[in-house]
This record gives sequence, structure tokens and C-alpha cells, in this order.
Amino acid sequence: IFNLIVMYNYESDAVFFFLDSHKHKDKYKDKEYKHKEHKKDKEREKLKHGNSDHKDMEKKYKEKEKMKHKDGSTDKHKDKHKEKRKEEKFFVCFFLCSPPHVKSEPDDDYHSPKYEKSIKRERDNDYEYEFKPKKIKTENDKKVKKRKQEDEDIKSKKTKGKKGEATDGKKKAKQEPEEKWKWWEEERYTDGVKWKFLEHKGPVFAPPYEPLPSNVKFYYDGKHMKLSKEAEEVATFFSKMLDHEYTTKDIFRKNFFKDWRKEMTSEEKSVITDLNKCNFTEMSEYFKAQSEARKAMTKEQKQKIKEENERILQEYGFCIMDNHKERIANFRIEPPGLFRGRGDHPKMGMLKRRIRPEDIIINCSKDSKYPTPPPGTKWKEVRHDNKVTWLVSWTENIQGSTKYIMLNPSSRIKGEKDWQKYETARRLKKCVDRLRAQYREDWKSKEMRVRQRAVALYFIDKLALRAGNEKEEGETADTVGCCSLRVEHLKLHPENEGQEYVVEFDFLGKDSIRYYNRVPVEKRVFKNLQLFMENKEPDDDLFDRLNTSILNKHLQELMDGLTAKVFRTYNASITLQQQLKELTTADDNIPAKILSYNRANRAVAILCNHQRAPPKTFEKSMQNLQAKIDAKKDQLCDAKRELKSAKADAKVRRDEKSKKAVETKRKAVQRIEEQLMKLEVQATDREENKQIALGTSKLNYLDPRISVAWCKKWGVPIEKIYNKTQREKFAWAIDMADEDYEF
DNA sequence: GAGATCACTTAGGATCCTCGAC
DNA sequence: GTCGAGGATCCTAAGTGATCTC
Repeated sequence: IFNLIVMYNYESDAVFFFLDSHKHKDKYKDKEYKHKEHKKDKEREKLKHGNSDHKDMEKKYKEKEKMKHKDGSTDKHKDKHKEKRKEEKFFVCFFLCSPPHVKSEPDDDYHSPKYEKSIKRERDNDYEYEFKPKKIKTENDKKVKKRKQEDEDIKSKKTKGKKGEATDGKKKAKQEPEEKWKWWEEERYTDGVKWKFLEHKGPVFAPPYEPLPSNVKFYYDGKHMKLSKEAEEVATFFSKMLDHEYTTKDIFRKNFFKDWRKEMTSEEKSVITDLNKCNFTEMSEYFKAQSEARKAMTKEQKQKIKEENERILQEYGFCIMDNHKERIANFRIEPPGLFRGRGDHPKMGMLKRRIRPEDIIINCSKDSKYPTPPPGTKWKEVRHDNKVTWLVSWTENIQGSTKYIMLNPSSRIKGEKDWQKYETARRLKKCVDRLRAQYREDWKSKEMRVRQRAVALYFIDKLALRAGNEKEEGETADTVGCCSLRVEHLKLHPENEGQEYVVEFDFLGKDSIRYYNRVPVEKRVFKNLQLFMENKEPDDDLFDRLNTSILNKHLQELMDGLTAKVFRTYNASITLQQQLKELTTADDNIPAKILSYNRANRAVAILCNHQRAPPKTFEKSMQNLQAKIDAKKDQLCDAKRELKSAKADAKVRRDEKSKKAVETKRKAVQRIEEQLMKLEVQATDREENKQIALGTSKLNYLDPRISVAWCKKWGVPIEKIYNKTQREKFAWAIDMADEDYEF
């Protein structure tokens, strides 16, 4: 929805992040841009025009920026693009880790792809520039040993007293909650075994379809038409989405209509031939009224529903895994409906069919009490595979992919994996300098594939790009990651706004979130990119000799367990740690420290391109907050005035009573000042957070021990950083990290 | 070695629910 | 006690990467 612009200033070692919603319509209209986006852009524009409050923020930050960067580089940037981006601009400025230094190097050894192709075979066998196998072996041995050592370290941290509990799996359902189970103090399974005992009640199915009351009618071509139960159910799916933009999209309508017709009787099929003649309004109104009625229910009715939900949760929401009662994440089967793909998904609107017990595979222990299927039905299969973590699986009909029911993030099985993930990222920290030196060396390689690999790795490392697996064309939205970038996603600027060798990225990443970034790169990278793009069509792959499998194989050789995504975890966590060090001031009070934390978190979210649509109520809530601030300011003025007069009074009277009055007034002023500051901090935080989602990085990329250590060091209650669910997920980190923890 | 499959993590939007203001 | 904002939770799509199959 918004463009992310990242600018790097060499002199100040600063990275500037801009969130900018200006149009790139021209680019999208470009003939070469095959996968057209104008519709989406128009929608984005619509969204964008609803948010025009950035100017004030811009002013605020401009001042901060001036203080931080005397070279005025961002001003230059701004001036040049003032016209383009005159609508609005919101930005946050951060200092990140030291940038690569630009060296001027001779333009040697550059060949066109054609030339490269002609010598490809020869060169593919030429390992002169490859990682030396002998070295790898010794290094890898060391790494393996190191890893084993890490495992030992982790094990030695664990108390052995509880050993008997978790291992041999017979059901002895422990009366849990009283004392939280510290799984991180126990032995881990090896050899891919995930559990020894697993018992659960199976999934909760979607409620059966309830036909519409007879007064709720469907009209075709202006005439009432009674639909069969099957056709009616699918029609209700569409009617429930009538207010959603989806139903205006051609692909959505086309897919829906095609699948809907499959559910119709032959008679219905012969009559209903045009979706535009269908009138779902009464259905839509009915569901809206139902929704309102639900909201208007009495307390007792709501309580009853709550109790019923709680009963279901207690019955189906937990399993017994190795003597412990563990919470299940998603024990409800996805109800039928219309598929809502993200971005320009070719399958949006298709019918997601109802999942029946006959579609379900149950996974549990042989010696457990198997879940019973609903009366008159049976499971597709009951299996006992303890090398996987899922409890239930089924195949969905849209993409043909498998869906799973798994455990909650607070469970042992998920927690261990999470912990391990951060340990791998910490191992990368120890060797990242070597890896960086290596890929820089590889930019000069005579082998095209090695150069491509090295440039891709540089992007993954520096820009936190995702790996970019290949995708089946026509099956999903056209999104890319690093390895799947196409020529059309990059523009090369030998000179741009006073900076040399600028690469302009513009592509849709995961969830069709736009990644827009103009970044200066090293000369060698730039020259290599020119070479990779030479004689290619816009829709050709940028890295034609690379895919994620090749890249990960290479990474595996450099460090045991290293894959492309480890870089994202590593760079996110290290950025948080650095930012916290830089931004936290000992003298700050708790709200100011929390603001610093959120800013550090925000730096990571921007690095990882975690965007969100601004909340619909954003403008209003900001106005409300501003009104509160204004009122508080008035209150402060009054309080100060009263203090002044109390002081004057005390001076004249010189008695205890008036002295006391001065003291009371002074305290009132102090209190109001604190309240005002709190409100102002809140406003700043909210404004800066408008289009950035902090949750994703907090939950998935930031080693929680960094946050825990920071909280302990600065006396910030952990509840201020992590909510209840997050504390449950990160219980292991909260328990084990002390204030000296270093990522 | 390429493609398919499987098992998982990561992701943003929708919906629910709580808490503070009035 | 009511209302609404916003945080918490739910939902499920969309990635990554290992392994299997041919």
C-alpha cells in the first residue's frame, strides 16, 4: 500500500527509511511491466488519499533529522522529489549497522550473458573460485562440534531432576496450571522424534448450514427465485462479502460464478447465467441484521455463548503430549466459504468446500484414546507418526495444499524450535564477518553463477529480503523474493540524487506487500547487476543461474544450519539490540523507555518491510488524542497559575496552611506535567506506528531474550513489552535471560 | 537434478473483547 | 451503565526449506 524508501547516507553512516504513498502509476503502465497492477494501484491511491496528515509529522521529523545529520542529505533527496511526493511523506530515521564501504575497483572481467553462456559448461566445472572443500570440511567439523557443544550447554542448563517426567510417554495427565512446566530445563528428543505420547479429541467441525428463513429472498433478473440448499449456501458466502471490495473484482466474480454453478441444480444452471443479474441484497441485509442482533444480545445471552465456547475449548483445545496438557492452536476446521487470496490472486472467489470427517487424517499415539468421528462418519485415516508435530491434517481444494492442526506457540514443541532458531542466528553472528568477506570476494568471480549467488546474498543480508522460492505461474499472485527477482523489478541509476550506483527496487513481496527501495550499492554490485540484466527481457529472471535451493546448499556449506531466512532473524535481532543500546537513556522514565523500545522495534519492522494498512479510525483517534493533549495543556496552565498565586499568598501569610497549599499545588503541577508527557509520548508513538506492524517482528524475528534483558536492566516491567500471550510464548526466554544477555 | 510434496514458520486482516472515558 | 477505541486473539494465506520421487 505504501512505498518503503530506504536511503543510505555514506558520510553519516545513516539509513533513512521513508514510508511514502506517492504513485508509481507510470511504472505500472509501462508496457514492459507484464503483470499489470493499475487496478491495485488505483485502490492503493484511494487508500492513500484518505491519509493526508503526514505533513505535520514531516515537520517534526525534519527537525530531528537536521539535528542528527548535518550533511543535509535527506533534504537534497526531498527537494528533488518534492513535486513527485508533495502529497505526503512520513518517515522515521534510524542508524543501522555499519554500511559496506564503497571501494573503487577496476571494471575487469565483465562479460555479457551470451558470452557467459558459451563458456558456461566449462566454467561450471571450474572450482577455482569456489569454497575450498578441504577447508569446508575442517570448518564444518568444527561447526558440528560447536553445535554439539551448544546443545550440551543448553542441556547442562537444564536440571536433571525432572528427567523422568517428559521422556517415556504414558498418559499421566498432570494437573498442570498450578506450576508452569519449564520444558527448557529438560532433556530434548533427538533423531527427529517429536513426541512419545499424543492424545487429543480431534477437530471441531464448522456448524452445518442453516437454510435462510423463507422471507429472505434471492432475485434473479428482478424475479424471486428459490434456490436449492446447496446453491443457497454458496450464495450466502457471496452475499456476506457484498460490502467487500473483493466482490467488485472481475476474477473474484468469475471464479465465484463458475464454482457456484457447480453447486446448482440443472434447472438453476439453466436460469442463472449472469452474475450481474443476481440480487443478493436481501440476504446481505439479513446477515447484517443478524450481526447487529448478536451485538445487541443481553449480558446473559453473551455469557451463555462464552461459556459454550469455553466448554468447547476445554474439550477440544488441549491435548496430552508426553505427560503434559498442551494448548492446541487451531482446533477448529476452516469453515466453507469463498477463497480470499491476497493481492491479484488468480483463484480468489473460488469455493472453499466444506471439510468432512472423511477428509481428515488424525495423528496420535497408538496407545492413546483415538478421537471419535461424528456419529455415522469415519476418518480418512488414523496414523501414528511421531516424527511430525501435527495432530490433524486435511487437503484443501483451492491449491491442493495440506492444512494442519498444531500446537500453540506456548507449547514445548514450538518453543524449543523457536529457541533453536535464535541459537542458529547467534551462530551466524559469530561468522557473519567471514561470510560477508566471502561474498564480496565472490563478486569478482569468473563464474557467473558464483557472482549471482554473491550479489543475491548481499541483498538478503543487507536488505533483509526473503529467499524467493519459485512459484507456479497462474496458481498464486505474482510475488517475488530475492532469488526470483526479475529484470523489471530493478532500475539501475549510475547517479541518483547525488549518490552513485543506486538500485531502485520495486516489486510485490509476500502477501503482495510492495517493496520499494532506492539503495546505493557498491560499484561491483552495480556492475554485476548491469551484467545480469544485459540482453534480457523485463520478465527474465535477474539471477538466471540461481535458485533458493542452490543458495541454501551454498549457505549450508558455510555454516551448519544456515539458510537464507537465518539472515533475516540475525539482522532483525542484532538491529534491535543495537538500537536499544543507542536509544535507551538511563534518566528516562518508563514511558520514554518504552517509546525507545518501540522505536527500536520499529527499525526492525521497517527493515523487514512489515507494513499494515492504517487503522480505519486512525485520523479520528489522533484527533481525540490531540484534543486530550490540548486540554491537558490548558489544565497545566491553570495549575501553574494557581501555584503562582498560592506562592504569593504564602509569601504574605507566612503560615503553615498556606505553605501546605503551595506544596499541594506544586504536586498537582507535577502530576499534570507527567500526564501531559505521557500523552505526548503516546501520540508520537502512535503516529510513528501508523503504517508499520510491530507485532510480526516481535513475534517472529526478535530474540525475546534481548527484550527480557533490556527490561531487567532498565527496570521496565515485562508486561509493558509483552502481553499475556506473548509472555506465554516467550516463557523460556523470560525465565532464562538475565540483564547481561547478549544476542 | 527437477519437480512435487510435506511440514513447518511467517504474515496481515478480521473479529472479539476489555478497559477507560463519559 | 454505555460506548467506542484499540489491543488481543483468531483465522488462514503465503511463505521457507527439507525430503521424496521419478
